[in-house]
Amino acid sequence: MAAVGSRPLHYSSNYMAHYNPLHGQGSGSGSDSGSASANCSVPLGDADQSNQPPPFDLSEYIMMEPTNFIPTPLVHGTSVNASLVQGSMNAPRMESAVFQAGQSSAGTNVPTSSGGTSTVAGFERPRTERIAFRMQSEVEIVDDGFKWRKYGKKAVKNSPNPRNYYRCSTEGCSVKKRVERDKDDPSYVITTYEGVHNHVSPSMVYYASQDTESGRYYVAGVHMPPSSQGN
DNA sequence: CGGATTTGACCTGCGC
DNA sequence: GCGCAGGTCAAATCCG
Repeated sequence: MAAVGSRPLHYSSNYMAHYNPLHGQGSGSGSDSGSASANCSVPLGDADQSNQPPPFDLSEYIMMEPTNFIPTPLVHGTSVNASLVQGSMNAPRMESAVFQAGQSSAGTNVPTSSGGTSTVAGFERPRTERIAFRMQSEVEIVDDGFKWRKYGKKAVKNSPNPRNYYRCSTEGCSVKKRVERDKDDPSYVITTYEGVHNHVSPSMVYYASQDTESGRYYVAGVHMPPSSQGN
């Protein structure tokens, strides 16, 4: 498949990952998201890259601090898009890569709305921001604050583990994610997010701030709904 | 009963 | 041109 391929991947320039180190428990979607600590911002570029490269099949990747966060995939306007990992938030290790679909991912397959892929010569395909990260987790399904619907499962070549396909179940949101276990170390789960949520997480409210230099928005804070607070 | 999941079939692109 | 592989669809099934 294309997303986690062998060719060089394109990182979004000035990509700012601002994390909310929310912790969680359990694995079911829509479950309690736990407590929140706001204003935890960790630029990806500052992540420790001195660690040894993982068997993660991304030619480029970013080593992230072994704490409870995952990158904010992207933000459109004030609609902040942050993802939380739940169920494995105590993952001792997590790594990620940010790239954009249609830019030299292996296979160069850019999924279309009708299935399959499209390659249009002379036409710059719409860039779909993708974030792949790998984390150590016993469970494959982590609650990132969004609600996902599984729409496919596929055995992939060179891997004994099937790949699961999920789509954001929010109406009008076309974000997808793929989840598979690392073929080399099944204790790791590789998750690839593709696309941008056009809504905030249904489980919490984010506060957006804009980076003055890059112009990008990032998560400046998180407010948990009363029903989700206190844990 | 409604929504989510499962799973086989189908479609498309790529490499040989 | 053909086969392979990845990705998606959709009917069947499961579950709360």
